[in-house]
Amino acid sequence: MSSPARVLALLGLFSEERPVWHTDEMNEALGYARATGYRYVRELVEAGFLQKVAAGRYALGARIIELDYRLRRSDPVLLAAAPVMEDLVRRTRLDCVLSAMYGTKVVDTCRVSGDAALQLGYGRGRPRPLFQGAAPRVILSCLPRARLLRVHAQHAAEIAARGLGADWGAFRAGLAAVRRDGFYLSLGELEPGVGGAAVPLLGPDGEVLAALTLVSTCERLQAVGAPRLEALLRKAAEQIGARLG
Amino acid sequence: MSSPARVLALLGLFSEERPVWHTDEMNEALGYARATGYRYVRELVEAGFLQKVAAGRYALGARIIELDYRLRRSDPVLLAAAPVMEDLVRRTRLDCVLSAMYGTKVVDTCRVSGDAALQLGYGRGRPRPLFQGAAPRVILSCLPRARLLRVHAQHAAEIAARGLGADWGAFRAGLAAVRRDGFYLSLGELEPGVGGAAVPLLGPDGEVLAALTLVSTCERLQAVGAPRLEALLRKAAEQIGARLG
DNA sequence: TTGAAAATCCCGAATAATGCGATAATCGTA
DNA sequence: TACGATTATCGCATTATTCGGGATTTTCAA
Repeated sequence: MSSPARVLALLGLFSEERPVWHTDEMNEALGYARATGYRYVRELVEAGFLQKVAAGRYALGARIIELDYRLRRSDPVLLAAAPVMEDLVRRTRLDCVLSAMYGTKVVDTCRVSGDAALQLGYGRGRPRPLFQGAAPRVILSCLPRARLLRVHAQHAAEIAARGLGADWGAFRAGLAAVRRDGFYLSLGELEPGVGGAAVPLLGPDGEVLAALTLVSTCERLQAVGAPRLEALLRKAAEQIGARLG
Repeated sequence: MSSPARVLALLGLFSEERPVWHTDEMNEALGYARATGYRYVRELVEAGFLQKVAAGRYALGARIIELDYRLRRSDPVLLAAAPVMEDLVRRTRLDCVLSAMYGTKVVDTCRVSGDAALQLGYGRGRPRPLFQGAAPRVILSCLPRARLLRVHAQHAAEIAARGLGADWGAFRAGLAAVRRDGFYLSLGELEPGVGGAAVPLLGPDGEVLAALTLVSTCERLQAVGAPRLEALLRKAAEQIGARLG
């Protein structure tokens, strides 16, 4: 393992449950010698990725907040989608989520909710399983075969376990159907009693940019009905597309 | 410059204006050899800090969004303040900002606004000058002398230029007054026509945790009046303190 | 101010990064 | 689908840097 990777590995220690680490704890957790660990931590502090919060204790630093700000400000899809999502939430009283694929992960990029307290728990950046829920499904359905093949090769076991297809053929066929529909409604797939309805956002060349999802209890989604959900989402996707062009 | 620092320096290239970089452009910008630059980029991609967006083109990656999520979820001040800020905005129709000091920087940690479109431009992570505006002022005013001395030593020129005091004595005296008041109203200090009223949020030992600010046009702030702004903010700060304990 | 803890320094040994050219993989395109 | 150009990796000798143990200095909290 190279030195930069060892330095970056330190950041992986900081979690929601354990946001503050002592230098010695880090060294022990990763098996670094004392002087080495101190050097690494200093590099990260100098770069702003860590900050000292007490004697010998460190937490994630402001650089991360800044970089996320840049990411938000330079994401054209997010900029185009935000007002449309606002409008959609105002009219439906459902939560609306924008999700994008980063590398090999699907991440919520923006969540607009009636309830701000919810934003803290479910907002931007919440980790998402790749093979559960409506958003990842519609995104996967729009991926080029080559890319999808790589995904399948890498996650065959999980795909089968999640019921997305026992082999490549079944996986591909299932997603092809979703792609044809351009819409997917999931009920209770991620949490019991909670569902999502999603459509893909497509770029000028037909490549998938993100997924737009309406989220609520299964009950409320069923009350609205799949046809209306689809119509609402399609209309919004169209508006976002127009704002992007 | 050490190798990890050289790797991390790559992240500094990505800005709002230039969110996508070509490998060769990065190498040229930082003076790295070709193979070296490729190695660095690969390390960052493997760690999720960069993602490939097209052949040879890279942008900031999902890891940053995830880390910011962890930061948000593990920030007790933010968690305690969010609902109180919501309430404050609903009742005043002003924007409310939470700002914290990270290392040697003041960063907006949360912004609640009536207008969601505004959130994108002024939200969490927006860079803040350390010596302008109400929030940094009240935070500085509560810093321990030792810390403040270091800040002054490091930024004496900028402090003088911003009119916070020509020397250490003046700087200290000015902030002492703010500290006594526990409140600061700034009008047009950052942008013409825009102002902010701020109070500090203090921890159990009297240490400053953050600043809570109400932001709007000078006009609207003056219409509300300093005494009422102060009362509103004090009450909110008290509520947040209670939720923290 | 004092004592304990944290962070840096020192320096030889040894590992690991660098860079060049060549090769292999990949992507966009016809 | 196959081609051509670009992107990315590889192999390897050189060289610079990191590593680690302990001593030292600085910082922090009482």
